Amino acid sequence: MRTSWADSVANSPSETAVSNNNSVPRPTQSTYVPPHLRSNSAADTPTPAGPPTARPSFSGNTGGSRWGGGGGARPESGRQGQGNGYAAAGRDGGSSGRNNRSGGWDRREREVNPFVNDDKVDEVKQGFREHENTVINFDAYEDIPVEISGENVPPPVNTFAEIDLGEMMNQNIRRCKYVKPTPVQRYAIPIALAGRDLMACAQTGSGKTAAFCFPIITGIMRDQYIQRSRGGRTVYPLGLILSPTRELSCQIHDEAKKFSYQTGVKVVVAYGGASINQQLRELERGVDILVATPGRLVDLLERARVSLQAIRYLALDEADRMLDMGFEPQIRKIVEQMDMPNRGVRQTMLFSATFPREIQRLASDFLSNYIFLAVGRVGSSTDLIVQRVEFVPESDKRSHLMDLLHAQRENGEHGKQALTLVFVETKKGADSLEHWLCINGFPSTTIHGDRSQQERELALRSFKSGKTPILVATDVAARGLDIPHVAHVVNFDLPNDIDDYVHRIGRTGRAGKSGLATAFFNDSNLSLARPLAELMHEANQEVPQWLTHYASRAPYGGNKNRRSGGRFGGCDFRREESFGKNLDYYGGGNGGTAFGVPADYGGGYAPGITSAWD
DNA sequence: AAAAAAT
Repeated sequence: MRTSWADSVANSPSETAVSNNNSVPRPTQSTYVPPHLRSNSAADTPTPAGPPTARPSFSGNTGGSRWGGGGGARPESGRQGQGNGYAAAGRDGGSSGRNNRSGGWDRREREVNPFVNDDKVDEVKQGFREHENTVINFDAYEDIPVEISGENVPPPVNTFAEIDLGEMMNQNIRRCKYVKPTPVQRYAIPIALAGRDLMACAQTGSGKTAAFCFPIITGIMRDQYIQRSRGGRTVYPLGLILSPTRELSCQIHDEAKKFSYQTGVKVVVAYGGASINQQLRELERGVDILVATPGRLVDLLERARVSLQAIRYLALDEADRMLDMGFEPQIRKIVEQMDMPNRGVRQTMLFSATFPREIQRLASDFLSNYIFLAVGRVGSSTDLIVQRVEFVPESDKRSHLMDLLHAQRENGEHGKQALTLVFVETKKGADSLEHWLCINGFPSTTIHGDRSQQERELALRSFKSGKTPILVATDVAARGLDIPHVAHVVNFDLPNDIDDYVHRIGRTGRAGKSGLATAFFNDSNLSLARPLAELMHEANQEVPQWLTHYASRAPYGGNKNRRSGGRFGGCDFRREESFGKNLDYYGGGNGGTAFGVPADYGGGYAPGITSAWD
């Protein structure tokens, strides 16, 4: 094995030594000011509200307003329409409109420094032995395979400096301690900044959130200011980010707050299970980017408290989940049947680690002349996660888990065990396993959809902090959640779909650390035998002989379509279809697609510096 | 069949 930045990161004692000079709270302006006017002293003199250069159609059903040129290319002329009275647009009736940074501080609007808690996080980190689950991971990015298809693909960048994200964004990138863009960021950010639609497959934990947030925030800052409607209490966000779970929406919101700190771009989150009134109040204070789960958003749309007329940027995280059977109708309603601008008018970006072909076909309804990007990551389902499969009959699962946990506890220092995430199939199963673990001396908690949102968030905090180092979860926790220090993922019950397995094990092995994934396999998982054996084989994992045996006898199954699990989360179905039927799910043949373009990633992280993982 | 997502 070679060595890489991941080692220097994990082994560095200086991680907390990075200076954090943003502890001074800075007040922000009292009334809502369009982003491009903020941090711009020239905006001091409000000019009378001029006619907006473009307006949404208030008939509400054309949905095709062309904002500032439309098509896809975003206008660069960001300074027009300065001070045209946005602040008077209906909110904060009490305070007079002050469209600039120098006037009108108001405590209520003070922007909380989103970085202050990072110090605490670092303290927690010290509690975990950083090196414990780190194995050598050499030059992890030297040979990242990349597939790109589409017309006129913008070239990738090697540094954040090459892309002009603006000084405020650059500061935030430094505050996040990112030095270099991750592979998916290197490719996706230029594509997004060029205004192109994008379907991006990138491994779990590869920095997808920043990949779509940076261009949206930058775009909103530089876009021509367009006056939004004053229709009652309705708000008109410019960017919309949808995700399949409440916790993931929260996480994206937290990240986006950091990226947008002091840029003037306001990010608000809305999701179910929490007070809608509080969310409404947040929205009324102004929103540029709305992060939401589908159910709550539909509610807000039906109450006419949110309108999508002004949306220019739409991002779907975990896009394949968002378009599967459970979610598709809601997503279609939001994207196609409300007042969102049409594809081609807005810019649409879909991100996921997995992209089944069927879902790609559905997704193409939402996209216009899009670029398909698949960036493999050394890690996740490949090198960084050690995958084990054990044959465990249903009745032995609990005692088998207990054996694993005891062994793990003995290996730990000071009785402190690394975090273990246990996936089960059902909500009831989660509760009962958690209870059983607790009474057997393993402090555990559980997260699933039958728990209140308060309980869910408490469980997550308690797990992250190490207070209950075991979390029993349903698939609600399978996707996207970034929980540092998860050393072990146990598939107590295996999922029926190999893509779900990929997402679940992706909860470990994050940010360059290694991880262990153990699966309990038995006769009820036969349909998964074949895709699982193949996935493990492709990831250079040891495949037990009995599994190979099952795989050779089992029919195809465990996946909505056989190629989705492919090497790097999938190929562009547009290319695949041009090859005709291509059924070599196995054998790593790649169906003749253009994998293997070296990403030419320089590595070279300084000790104590992390990259822009998501 | 289950999970998630609005009240």
